Amino acid sequence: MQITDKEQLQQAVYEIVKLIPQGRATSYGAIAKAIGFPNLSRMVGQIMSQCNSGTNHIPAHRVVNSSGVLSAKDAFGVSGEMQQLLETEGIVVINDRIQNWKTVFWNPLKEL
DNA sequence: CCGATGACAAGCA
DNA sequence: ATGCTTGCCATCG
Repeated sequence: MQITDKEQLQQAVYEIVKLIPQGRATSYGAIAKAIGFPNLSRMVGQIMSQCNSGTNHIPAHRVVNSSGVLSAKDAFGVSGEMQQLLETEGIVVINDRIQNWKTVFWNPLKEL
């Protein structure tokens, strides 16, 4: 299926994010690449921000930038909720940075 | 309409 | 390794 409308893109992103297994995390670029638009990594972030404010069950805390940094913690609540969620799932987070990122990283292309 | 900004990423110095 | 520049697209002033 080809994605031409932003709603389709949003849907595709949700699909991928919802498929992220617990205890793992992925990057915006990986998701964008998985849906066929590696250059839309930025849009993924935009979509995620909307997802937080709306009605959804998207584990956005499992989505970080390519460096494994919790650049989105700001959108979750000012109490480091995102980090807590990740640590609860077994992901080690120190100073807003995922440890063993290479190991924790979940590649949708490889898994799918 | 134009310019600046933003949950990003890759390339280069 | 750190920091700047470019690409990409949507939203805001």
